[in-house]
Amino acid sequence: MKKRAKKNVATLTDVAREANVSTATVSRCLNSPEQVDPKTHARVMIAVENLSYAPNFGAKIMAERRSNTVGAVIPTMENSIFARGIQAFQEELSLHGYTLLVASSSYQPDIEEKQIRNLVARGAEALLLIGYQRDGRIYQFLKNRRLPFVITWAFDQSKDHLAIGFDNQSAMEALAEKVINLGHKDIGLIIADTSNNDRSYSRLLGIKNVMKQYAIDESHLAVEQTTYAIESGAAAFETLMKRPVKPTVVMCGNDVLAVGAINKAKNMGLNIPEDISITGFDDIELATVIEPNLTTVHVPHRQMGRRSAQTLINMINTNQTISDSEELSAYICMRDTLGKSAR
Amino acid sequence: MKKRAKKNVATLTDVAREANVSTATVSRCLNSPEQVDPKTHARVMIAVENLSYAPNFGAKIMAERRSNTVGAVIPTMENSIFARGIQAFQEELSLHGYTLLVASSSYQPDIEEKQIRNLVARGAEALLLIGYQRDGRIYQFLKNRRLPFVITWAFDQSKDHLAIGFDNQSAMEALAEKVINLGHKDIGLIIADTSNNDRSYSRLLGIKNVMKQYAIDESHLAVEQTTYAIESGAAAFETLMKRPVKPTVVMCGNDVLAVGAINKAKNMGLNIPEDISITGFDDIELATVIEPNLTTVHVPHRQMGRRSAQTLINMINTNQTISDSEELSAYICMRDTLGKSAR
DNA sequence: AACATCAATGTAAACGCTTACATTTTAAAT
DNA sequence: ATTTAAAATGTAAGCGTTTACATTGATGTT
Repeated sequence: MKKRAKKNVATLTDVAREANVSTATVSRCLNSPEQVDPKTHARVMIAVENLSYAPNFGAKIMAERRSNTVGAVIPTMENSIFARGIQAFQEELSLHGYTLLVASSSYQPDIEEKQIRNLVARGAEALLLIGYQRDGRIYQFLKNRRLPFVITWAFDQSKDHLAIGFDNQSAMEALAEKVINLGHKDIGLIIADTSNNDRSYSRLLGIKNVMKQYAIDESHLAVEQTTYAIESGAAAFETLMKRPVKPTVVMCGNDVLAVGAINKAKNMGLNIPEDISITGFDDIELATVIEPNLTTVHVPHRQMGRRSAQTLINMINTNQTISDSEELSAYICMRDTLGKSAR
Repeated sequence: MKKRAKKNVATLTDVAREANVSTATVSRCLNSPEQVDPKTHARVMIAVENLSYAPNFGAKIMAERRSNTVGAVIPTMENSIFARGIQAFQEELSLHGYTLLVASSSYQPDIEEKQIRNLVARGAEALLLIGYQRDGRIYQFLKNRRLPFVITWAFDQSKDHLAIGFDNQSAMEALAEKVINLGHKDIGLIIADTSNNDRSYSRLLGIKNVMKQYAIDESHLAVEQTTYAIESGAAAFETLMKRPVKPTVVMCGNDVLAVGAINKAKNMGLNIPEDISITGFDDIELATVIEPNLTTVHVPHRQMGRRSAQTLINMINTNQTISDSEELSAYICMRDTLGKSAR
């Protein structure tokens, strides 16, 4: 099976022979047609068509020393959390002649590392990454290769990597403040594992911070860590409601979890927000489909995607590996799932 | 800018020099470590680490004459219609050591063609495509290159391309029959442009077919063609309800459109399904999030993905370009949006 | 008619890897 | 100590492009 199989696929050389020109001419026909005589061009294109020729990207990248490709590693493609942002990212890229290669890490650091290396190996000239948290080895790797990259979906003054995103902590603080001002003291929180997800961690921190500020003891915060799926949100909600002191509000680390929580709440016969308030984070499509409409934090999806693309392209063109970070703003979407505390 | 920039990135040769071995040995360390002395291996790996070396995939693919890569072109990544299927596809692929490259066509035939050629150029050894409908030129191209591919999300006995999917027409027929048996005669249909989307077209055909069977004149069917977005569904629903003879049921070409229709219906103060019935297609996450839960056609997402992957891998291994098609079954999910005709 | 200019094309090296084949080193058997 | 087999490593060709540079041929200028 592994012997040199001599795949019978047409190469540039075959096309050249068929059209009776040199490989250089064929290459020019494909890449800079204005340099070649229209008659020759026509002849070559016919040969291309006849032989079902398709250029070999590997060879092309190697010869050109550039791939016009940018990579992105996102935690998941299953739900639409990152969909809009990535969409914007890729629209902006293709506006500038770049192709996007997307890979997903399933929220696992080791897979993320593998995917990053994979994209680099495939010739990505720049990278879009989600959040700050990853092994120093990876940053070192990127730095050594002088590979431009931007971190998004997060923004932290104190970190010194280039980031174009929003401050998860202060966004969550704003929401928590609103929550507490509505009289809530016993807060449930459903959130992703905070140990290898800095966005989650920051959001958790935001809540704790505001509670301290308002002198509410940490014991009033009940945290459920779980995976990002509707059913997980539902299960976690149920667990929270079994506590001796039931929370009057359940804040969720993202909208997917919140939808699960809402489903379960309705299922349990609870009225939202009269009996229990629920909040989300991200403001994805689901937020306005679920009934009642989810109060959540709107995140600048498209803007992050667009600005990241522009910045990366600029870095590629100027052969720079640094650029200015940008803080974009998230804001609260008051809808129908957050109300006064029932107690 | 375009001159030979001499990117200062470490190559195999650099690693070889640093570790004081030949390039062949380095290559073996990376690809078949069991062939090399552990001490040498260790030394080489240190050099790799020190130089932040990453193999150049282009060169690798070219030298190996294979990429271990499979491609997929799907109409959209924005909503989650294809997410679960692709997820399953990629899980199965990576189980066998293959990497998935995904591209999206935005439902545009010319972009799809470009993406197909792009994936082939990038070394895809096989392709997953959605639906039958595409220019004969593309099929010819794939055939000439002896490139294994499978069509999914559709299944049509009469077509002779390898397909692993379900029969859109008969699935819709089953649903239409149910609808008509509930007394509905005036049917509204919101569906994607049927001119370059054979799944839509088949679904439309299914409805027409059943109507004929039940001797309901075509004039009782009001069709709105639109794009796949929640808001489009809402707008189309509104248009349908402005007709002189209002439909008693609005069938939708997919769940996304149905969600839009439901939103608008509620918005107009209509009760579902008492005042108006609504149906979807696909059974994606949204279907059970929306209130009331959407009656829809369940499509074998994961199964299509998994079986397609297995089949393609088998074709690659046996160097075949043909294989047996497989019809998987779709079934109706009766939930809460379909009821008796109001008239 | 001779020459300069320019457009069109060709020649061949380089890109970074894998691997068939050749060579050297090591270990085992006598 | 010698021979033999096996393991480890090295050498170099080849994968399919692009492009600097060289060549050719046409056109215009004197």
